[in-house]
Amino acid sequence: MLNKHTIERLVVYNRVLKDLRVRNISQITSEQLGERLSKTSSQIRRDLSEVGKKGRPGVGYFVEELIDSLDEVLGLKRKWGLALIGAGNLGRALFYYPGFKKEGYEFRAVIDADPSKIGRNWSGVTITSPDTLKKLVREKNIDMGVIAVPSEAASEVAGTLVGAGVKAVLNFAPVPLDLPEDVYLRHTDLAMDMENLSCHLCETEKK
Amino acid sequence: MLNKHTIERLVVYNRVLKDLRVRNISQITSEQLGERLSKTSSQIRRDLSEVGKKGRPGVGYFVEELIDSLDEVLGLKRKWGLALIGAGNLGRALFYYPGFKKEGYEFRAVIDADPSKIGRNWSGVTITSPDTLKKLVREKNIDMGVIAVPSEAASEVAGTLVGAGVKAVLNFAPVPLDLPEDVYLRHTDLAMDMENLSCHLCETEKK
DNA sequence: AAGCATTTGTGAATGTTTTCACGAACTACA
DNA sequence: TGTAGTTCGTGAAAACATTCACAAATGCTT
Ligand SMILES: NC(=O)c1ccc[n+]([C@@H]2O[C@H](COP(=O)([O-])OP(=O)(O)OC[C@H]3O[C@@H](n4cnc5c(N)ncnc54)[C@H](O)[C@@H]3O)[C@@H](O)[C@H]2O)c1
Ligand SMILES: NC(=O)c1ccc[n+]([C@@H]2O[C@H](COP(=O)([O-])OP(=O)(O)OC[C@H]3O[C@@H](n4cnc5c(N)ncnc54)[C@H](O)[C@@H]3O)[C@@H](O)[C@H]2O)c1
Repeated sequence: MLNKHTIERLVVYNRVLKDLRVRNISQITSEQLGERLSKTSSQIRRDLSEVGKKGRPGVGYFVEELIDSLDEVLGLKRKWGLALIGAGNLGRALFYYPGFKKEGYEFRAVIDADPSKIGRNWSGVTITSPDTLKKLVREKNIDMGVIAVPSEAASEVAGTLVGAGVKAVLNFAPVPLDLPEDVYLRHTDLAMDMENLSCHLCETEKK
Repeated sequence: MLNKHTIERLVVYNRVLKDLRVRNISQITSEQLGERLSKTSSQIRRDLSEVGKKGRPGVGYFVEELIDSLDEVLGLKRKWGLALIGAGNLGRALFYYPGFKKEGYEFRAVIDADPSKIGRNWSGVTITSPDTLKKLVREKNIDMGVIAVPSEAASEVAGTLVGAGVKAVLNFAPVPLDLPEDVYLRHTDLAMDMENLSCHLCETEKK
């Protein structure tokens, strides 16, 4: 069972490997990969030992094989249906980001409470009201919910998603959500990243 | 010296405390705070013991005092100058997000390479070309750089920021950056969050 | 003022993640 | 085939993070 930190590193390894593939490099050692990512080679070997594919002693890992295993483990071999809740600035950026579609993530529903937004069309997807969510989750095979509404609305929206049977939620609202434990929740808090930076700047200034 | 995990939790405690303040609740125990955030009370006590302010045995912590210490530690007592590099979809969402300004983060420069964007005005800030960055960093007192350009351009842009003397960088491009170690770098990778979700869904499906 | 009920702050214990270090597996070449 | 040179996979050690558990501090009641 992969833990959060391992998964995060695997995602990065996968990106680097895909870059190597484009450049026609077909093998790489843990040492070289570590060099490129400022990580120890043993960290990389241990992480990779958790995904199926094995490296070859004396040679390293085969780029193509490893990408294949990583795509499998990370769930990039199939398509996922996403519902976006909140068609605001952030929601629009997420929706129109081509990288998601490329990796198999499809926004199949866009929900907003603002009557002036309902009915608009975003590249073929019509924005609908929150009370259509439950039906859409069933009809459009929604696997994940992406919450991009203001904090005040986040809990309610999360509840609706869970009620509709969604088992994975990505939350951008800066408020902690309390969901049943069989729902996998990620919280991406952009303001937290800012505060992390300013906290460090403060600390280094003091010295 | 605060570590990354502690800082992330402090940010969340601070949010909850600010919510309590609005609701006129003036004290809270570690137990109650833990309850609300699904954390152990000892975790909270240990985290808070690292910021100056002390709690009072038998009573708990005073909301106002604690917010004050946390704002201090997290760098929310002063203003920070930000440069946004990349005025695309994500850049616009970040720029217009009122939460940042409220916490003291001011976008004072917006840079884009696209000639059709240069010269446009975003609430008083004129979008300028990359070669103005160095000058702007000096003139506008830029403390942090926010990278929201495509992956291909990210390394170069990061180099320019560092060259201009910026000591903190928030990177949204899905590519690892290799910066000098006195520059504090955070990498926010939205696709990584997606992959984390799909990875978990895959795993639970298998069982 | 004494006793009881809370709750903190923190050493010590426990749990988790990363790094070390080395035997085994593989390649290359004579 | 044998020997030298890589690099992997993984137990064991070290580093790091969380939780436990309890003495000490404080408030409240009588
Ligand atoms: N934009 C950023 O850079 C940024 C940064 C940090 C955090 N966030 C967080 O992300 C979330 C979205 O940010 P944004 O900038 O897109 O905000 P926004 O105001 O541009 O968009 C929010 C959208 O949600 C809709 N909405 C409100 N209540 C709703 C409900 N109950 N159901 C469905 N839709 C509803 C609104 O009509 C609006 O379209 C917020 O919680 C914000 O705090 C955003
Ligand atoms: N939008 C999302 O939801 C999302 C999700 C995950 C990752 N990202 C990443 O965030 C970054 C920005 O995404 P976006 O959706 O805003 O892309 P975008 O294409 O909308 O915007 C990118 C902007 O950067 C500008 N640019 C290009 N090269 C530049 C340079 N050298 N200097 C200055 N500006 C330059 C472009 O002109 C454009 O305006 C990308 O790296 C993307 O991979 C975005």
